[in-house]
Amino acid sequence: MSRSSTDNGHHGIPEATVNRLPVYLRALYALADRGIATVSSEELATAAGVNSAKLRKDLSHLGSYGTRGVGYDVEYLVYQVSRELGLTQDWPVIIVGAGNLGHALANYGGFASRGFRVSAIFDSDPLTVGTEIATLVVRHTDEIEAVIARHGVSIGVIATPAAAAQGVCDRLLAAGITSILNFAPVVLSVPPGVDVRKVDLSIELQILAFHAQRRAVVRVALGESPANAGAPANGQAPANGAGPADTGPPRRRAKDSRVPGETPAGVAARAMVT
Amino acid sequence: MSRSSTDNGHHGIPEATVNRLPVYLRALYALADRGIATVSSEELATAAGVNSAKLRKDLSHLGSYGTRGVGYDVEYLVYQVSRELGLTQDWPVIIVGAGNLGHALANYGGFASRGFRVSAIFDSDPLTVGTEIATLVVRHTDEIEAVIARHGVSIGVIATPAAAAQGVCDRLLAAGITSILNFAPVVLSVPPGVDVRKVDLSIELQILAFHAQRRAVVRVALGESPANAGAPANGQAPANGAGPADTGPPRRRAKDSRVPGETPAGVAARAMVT
DNA sequence: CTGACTTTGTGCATACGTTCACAAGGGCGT
DNA sequence: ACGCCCTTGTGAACGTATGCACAAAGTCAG
Repeated sequence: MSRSSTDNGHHGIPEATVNRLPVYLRALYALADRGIATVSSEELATAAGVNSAKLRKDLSHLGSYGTRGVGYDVEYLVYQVSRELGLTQDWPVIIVGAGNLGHALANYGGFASRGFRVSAIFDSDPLTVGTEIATLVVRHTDEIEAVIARHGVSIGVIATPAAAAQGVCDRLLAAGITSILNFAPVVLSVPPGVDVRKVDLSIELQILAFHAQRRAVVRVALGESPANAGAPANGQAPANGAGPADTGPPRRRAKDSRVPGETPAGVAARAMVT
Repeated sequence: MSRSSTDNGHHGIPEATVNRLPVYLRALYALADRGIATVSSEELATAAGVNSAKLRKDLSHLGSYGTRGVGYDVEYLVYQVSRELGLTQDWPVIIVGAGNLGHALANYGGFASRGFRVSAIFDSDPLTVGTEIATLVVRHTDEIEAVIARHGVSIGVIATPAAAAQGVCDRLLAAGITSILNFAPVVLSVPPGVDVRKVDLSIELQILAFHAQRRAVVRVALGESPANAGAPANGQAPANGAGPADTGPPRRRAKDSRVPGETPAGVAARAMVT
């Protein structure tokens, strides 16, 4: 989702696999905590919420760990996955923005654990600077460069308002950071070779809304009761009747072209396709 | 990433496209705010951080909006994308867990805007229940079912500790919720037809760490100075010399099989492939 | 009205990801 | 030592996503 150039596509280990390794790792830790020493691909896959063939193929990219007829040694696999992810070393991280979100992030436990440590948290508001969050004193953003240099930080977390994000990003880059986790609702523009991942609440909600709406339309098309569970409902009933099937665009400039699935019938028909 | 069965793959509009629509929508709002009435696929693509061909193909799935030789009418496209995403209706949302994260979420502005409204926030801690967060009074989790039924909520946000998440999830499902946004670091198990999306800070960091490590290895392999920018650094220098290249697994059960890329030379070689 | 110019919408080729299904390989009982 | 049974690791088939490159379709000047 956030591949940025320079890092050409084939690292030897596919991007989709990398995205799942942390999930496997977490599942493995959970197994280890329960004292389980060996696990089959089937069990681990279930714990991680994926298909077992996929899990095996993913793990096969790391090497041939695992014993046929038996499964994988949990502890050994934890080590191998950790190593592949680069978690056998410490990654100092800084958080920029000490608002509600920055606060939550700094306090987040699973954060500090396994491999990551918050070196510092910054804010530009003089009233916030100096306050304490989870054993850390909030510093002024002017100190960002110094802290990055001193601690050798290479991962920065942006938890500022949208308007400040790009500016902060530029400063982080100038200070040598090449990995950014962005919580601000903006598309950061960065040079090639910089890795940006974004976490965006409202985008996730919108995607959920799309699927929820889709389900609702399907249900209506099938003639089920639109009453309770999962219906668009916003208090009582869908506002102006047909909900998402209404046409009325605010206005249109050009000679209006073909508009597929615009009528109620069209929507129902599309929905029927399943 | 979080496709759950029931919803077969082909909704008519590809999943990858759906995941990008919210980004386009945000870019469109930004353009509209700047008073721009018309935009070309090239400009919009740049603003959204994607390739223009991809953008055009994505939009073509919604219909033939856009005028050849001119571009897209911003306001009209906002409407169409919003409608497709189901944002022309209101989506009441509940947040479970009023800790640091729940707090941050409830206060998040971009949340309440465009289409979503936080109906209620819950917590199980008697000390937290009754406190006020952004005009909302924190309710006890016992009231979850009643609130869902009364407000017709179909989207739930889980911001509890990991241990509580599955339990909360089950209650939400029982109360009729079919869309869940999960911030807890666990894989929720849900029946088919339920849509779960997860937001996981530590997973994102681990993915960043992987790429950062990869870049570092490449740099070392190319004989560049491992000094400053982006190096694994954790204070001074990589701990035990070669950093990620060290072999030493804690132990191994079976007769150890082929272990590719395990030696420093192996790592360098793999890195050289680029 | 015509013709030059711009930008959309899409067919096609390619790359990537997923899933099936099975041979290869190892443990374990006898 | 042998053979059965279990689970891994992977070849091959399929499906999805991406990006190029261009024809179709519109605008606008003259």
